[in-house]
Amino acid sequence: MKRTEIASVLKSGQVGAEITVKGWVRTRRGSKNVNFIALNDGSTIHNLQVVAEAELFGEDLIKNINTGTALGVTGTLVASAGSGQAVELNARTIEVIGLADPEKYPIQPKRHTLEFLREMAHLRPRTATFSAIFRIRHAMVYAIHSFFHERGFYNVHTPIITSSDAEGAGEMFRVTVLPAENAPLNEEGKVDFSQDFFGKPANLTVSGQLEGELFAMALAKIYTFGPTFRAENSNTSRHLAEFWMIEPEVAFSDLNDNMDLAEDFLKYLINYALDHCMDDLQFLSNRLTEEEKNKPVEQRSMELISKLRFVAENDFVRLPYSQAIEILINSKPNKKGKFQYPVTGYGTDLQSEHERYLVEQEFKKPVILTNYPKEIKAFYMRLDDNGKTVAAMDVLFPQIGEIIGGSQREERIEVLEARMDEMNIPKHEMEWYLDTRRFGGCPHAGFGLGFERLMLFVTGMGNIRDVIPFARTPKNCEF
RNA sequence: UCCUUAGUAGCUCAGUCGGUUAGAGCGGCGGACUGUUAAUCCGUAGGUCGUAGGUUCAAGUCCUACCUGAGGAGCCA
Repeated sequence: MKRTEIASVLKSGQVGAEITVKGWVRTRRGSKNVNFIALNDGSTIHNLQVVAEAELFGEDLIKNINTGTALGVTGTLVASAGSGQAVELNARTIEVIGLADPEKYPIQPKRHTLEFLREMAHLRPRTATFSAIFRIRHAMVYAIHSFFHERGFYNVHTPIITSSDAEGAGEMFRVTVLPAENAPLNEEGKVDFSQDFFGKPANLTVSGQLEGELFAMALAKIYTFGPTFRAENSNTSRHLAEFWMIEPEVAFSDLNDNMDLAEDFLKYLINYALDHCMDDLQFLSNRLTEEEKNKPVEQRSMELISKLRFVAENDFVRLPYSQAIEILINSKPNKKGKFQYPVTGYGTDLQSEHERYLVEQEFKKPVILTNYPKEIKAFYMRLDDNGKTVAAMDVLFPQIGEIIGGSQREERIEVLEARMDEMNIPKHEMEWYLDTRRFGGCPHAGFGLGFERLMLFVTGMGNIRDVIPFARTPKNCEF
């Protein structure tokens, strides 16, 4: 008989129907006469309770049904005789499809720490928490493409291997076929990359933005969504060496349009999760509440679903850097010397503690900081008329910090070249980029959204390593 | 990379001031139980105390280095 997914059994299963389900055992309990098996097939967070009367099944079969076992069950769907579930499956035949030795299978029907499960990244999707996270992850991927498609954007696959080392977005991973030992040397005694695969040094991309801009100058509205690699030695709960980034780029668009797009985008994604992932969100919310039960009330975070609704329903604060500095200078923690890095005046680079103060204390909602001093931002950001600031924007979220970084781009070639000279960006390697300004250049803007940071926010998880299937971080490249 | 902190049974942890044979709960295994919800009850096995040195009559406990995890910082998405 064809397998019915548990999600559809629980949603629209007819009592009295004969069905077959296949899935993995979460727990089994029982007495001499009857066994109860919680079966999950990944289609939903919820399990289907299978009832196995002892007289129908031999002890040898029952003994093989342990946590983790893959099982096929055929039987009759009935109204549950116990409380806790509306329906259950009265088993007529049970097929053990794959054994899971209970002495060796590491996932137990009890709470495990996230750190332990992280070491078991190959098995952790079988837990309720991680299956919920990865169902939501899928929904978010789908929603991202929907959002842009509905608005007439085109998806562009920008290259993963690049030879451009001028992007300045971080340390890069070198891509080479040269031997690690005794690599060929040139006359200067340095590695001779002319003998390498591409005839010059190549790296994994740290951003698709520059290539994205090229396509925005033709298709007008584009977005990239691809893997991104940074070889920074970052050991934090919000950094990965390999992560996924969404980078829209829009022609004939300025900083305000860019902020509107970013805000609409984030709210669309959050609403999509609320509309399509409620069961999983509810589970994660309960889990979080349970986990924070022992914390003092004032340290607990806002309930997950309320938090998502709150962000989706309220306007983000838009604040120029100069005004942020004013607020911070006059803030209580600054006056009382509570900041580790006191805010003294214009030009100070904002530290995490300052961003968190603005988002979590002052405004208590997402904040878009704009118009930073040019000294602390990238060369391609458009210089404001004051000559001091650039048309940059950072979207800051509670707990996560920077979730989006973007800007209106410098379209005036003289200004752009002057900025590149100031910042020692080698122009001769960037002629293709400068061509966009030479031929039919126009005002344009875009941003980068860290996909896993979005996932942190939507799922309420605290560590970015738990919202990507297999995390790559310094000293960790398992699986 | 820096600061803080942790590493004891499969998992989560306790282990006092350095002192005899290393402790619990959960999980596993054996048994009991007329429908359970992380079932319950009885019994039982399970340990290179992160690694390497050092101090000491004696080290899970003190010291040093290293490894790994976590929290924070920097870098950023």
